[in-house]
Amino acid sequence: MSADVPAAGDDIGQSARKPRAPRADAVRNLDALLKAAMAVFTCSGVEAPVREIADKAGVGVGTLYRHFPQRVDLVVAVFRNEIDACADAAPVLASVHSPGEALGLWMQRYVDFINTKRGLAAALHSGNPAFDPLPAYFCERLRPALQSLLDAATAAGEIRGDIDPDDLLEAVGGLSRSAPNGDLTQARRMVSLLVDGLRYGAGPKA
Amino acid sequence: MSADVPAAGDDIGQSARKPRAPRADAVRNLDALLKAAMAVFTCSGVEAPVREIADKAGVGVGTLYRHFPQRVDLVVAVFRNEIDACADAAPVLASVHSPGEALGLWMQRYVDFINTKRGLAAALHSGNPAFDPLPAYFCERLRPALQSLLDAATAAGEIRGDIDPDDLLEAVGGLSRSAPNGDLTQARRMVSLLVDGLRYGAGPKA
DNA sequence: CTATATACGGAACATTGTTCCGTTTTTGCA
DNA sequence: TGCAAAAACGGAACAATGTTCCGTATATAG
Repeated sequence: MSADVPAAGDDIGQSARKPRAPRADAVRNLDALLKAAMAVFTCSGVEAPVREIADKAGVGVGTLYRHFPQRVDLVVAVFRNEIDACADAAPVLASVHSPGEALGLWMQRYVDFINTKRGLAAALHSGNPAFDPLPAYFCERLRPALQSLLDAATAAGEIRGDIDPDDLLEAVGGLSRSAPNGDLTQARRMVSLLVDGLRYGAGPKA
Repeated sequence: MSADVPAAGDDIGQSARKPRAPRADAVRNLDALLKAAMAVFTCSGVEAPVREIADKAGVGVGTLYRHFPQRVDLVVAVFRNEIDACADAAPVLASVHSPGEALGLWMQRYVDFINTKRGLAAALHSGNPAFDPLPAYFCERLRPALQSLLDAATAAGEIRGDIDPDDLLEAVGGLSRSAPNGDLTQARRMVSLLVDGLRYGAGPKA
């Protein structure tokens, strides 16, 4: 309790109470693990053995467990990562497309996301409390992303303004899950239809 | 291919090509295993180790695997067993209660069933194809059971006649799942309400 | 009562998740 | 640059499972 930090006020700069910066190899390996896990989960499902992931990342299992004390931690990290990627796609699309196009494109991106996560969704309902915060994070990130696209499209008069982002996310989720096998094309068509529907009755500031 | 059965036409009686009746101890153990598995699954969840079940049944794991070549086979067997029990309750209730009462009582019985199977339902969506036939069996057994109760109540003029049994099963499932923890009382009240709703507009042969 | 098919039991094996610790690498400092 | 300490690494070893195997025990037919 007394020999916590050598002296007061000798921060590295980023944040308080950090005696040292993270090591370079640790950062490298963490990244490799996340990439490998993403690939393996996509290919072999979330039930894939940890050793397979460690091998693919080129590290030992000890290293994997140093970064992710439990197997589920890795699953959660990957899922958060992909939620982030999907959410971050929104501003990028908005910057290079018209508001209406950006909305449509992002919705298709979201279809991909949902479809890839078929297996993960099952894991979520496995009763493991480690997964509990994920749905909240899902909403927290994706809702604002979609909201901003909706706002922009509404402001541009391209869609109606009474759309609830949660409704849309839910609806697309339902549509994508309906596609029985990996046949995304149907889901894509339905979502296209849905987006077209948003344009019905469009006008400046309903 | 040629030395399949000693002679032709020497059936035991039950079915063809059965050179012998099942042994008594095998029947006993099968029963004990099902009972033990039901208890253990209810108490410790469907993830419970097979050894625990074998111990509780008083048999070795070898015996367990003789009757259920895979772990999932045991889970499926237990589930089918409980579906049967729930379906079979319908005619029993119908024989000792008025049609309307029997319907209400059976619905409550169904709430119990759904609630007990909370963990099993999660297992169903685990992607294991061994579970695939279960939902079909679920409908195949429960729909006619409920249909017969509905028919009787309709014929007696106690409820309206335009009720789809699948809708009801689905609705009760949803209501029961809504109950967050093991608090059945809320689900029970909602289902009671639902059954009362069936009585609205009741009359002889809508 | 005996022979035989059948079933039993549990040790042994395979596949995981997880821990442990000796070794290696990076980093801060002189 | 060279060095010592801290941090991270690797993978063998452990634990908890599902599954297989086979010698032994038992029920049944005749």
